[in-house]
Amino acid sequence: MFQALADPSRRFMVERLSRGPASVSELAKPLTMSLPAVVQHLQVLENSGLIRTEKVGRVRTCHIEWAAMQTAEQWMDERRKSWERRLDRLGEFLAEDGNQ
Amino acid sequence: MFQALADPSRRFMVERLSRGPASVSELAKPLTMSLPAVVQHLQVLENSGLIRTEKVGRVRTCHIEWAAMQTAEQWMDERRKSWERRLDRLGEFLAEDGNQ
DNA sequence: GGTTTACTTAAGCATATGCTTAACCAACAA
DNA sequence: TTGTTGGTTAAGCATATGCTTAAGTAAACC
Repeated sequence: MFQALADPSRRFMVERLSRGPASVSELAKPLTMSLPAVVQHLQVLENSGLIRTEKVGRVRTCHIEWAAMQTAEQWMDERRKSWERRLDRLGEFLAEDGNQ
Repeated sequence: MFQALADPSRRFMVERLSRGPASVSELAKPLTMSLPAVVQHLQVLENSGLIRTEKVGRVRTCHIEWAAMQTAEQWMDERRKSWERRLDRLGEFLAEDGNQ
């Protein structure tokens, strides 16, 4: 998941998709790479669970899967919480008599 | 930055560091890899801005740099916001007369 | 039926990544 | 001063990643 977001082109696609669904070629248009390259990126994003795609006729439409995005946010949130707990304990310690 | 968080060992180190500072060998202990490998991971984390390290005597102490962590959180937050704006517009559209 | 359009599959390739081992150095400790 | 500890540097290597081109397939269009 972080792996999937590690690539700039893939983040660019996610940015585009966060403004609404898009087809493969729509996603490819602003990029300078070949279409197969775009599809490979989309596969990485799909395997990571960050997007979902659906083929109707001959066009494949992609949308963001927010559940996965939240997982990443959650991970960082937990790091922050455990950091804050630490600061709290430190504060309590410093507030105790004789620890100044 | 996402790149730096993409590796499980590096996330493990960040998890450890979110509970407080640690030396290189303290970080290495729970891992199965060699010490140079650990140092290489730390360099990636430091270059990404996610951690800061400081050498005193012969021990290097590492701590998390929260500003960088927030940058990643912010990015995801903005994606979510632009998604919510979209849903709002969609809601408004559906609420208009004749769009049902 | 023939052609364009929208992908898909497969193969190959250059560079990046995540390790390893083998030396090395510098701060303590005995 | 000799060893030990904590880390560093360098080189090499296997696999992963991010592309490419070339050749499909299959739905729409004329």
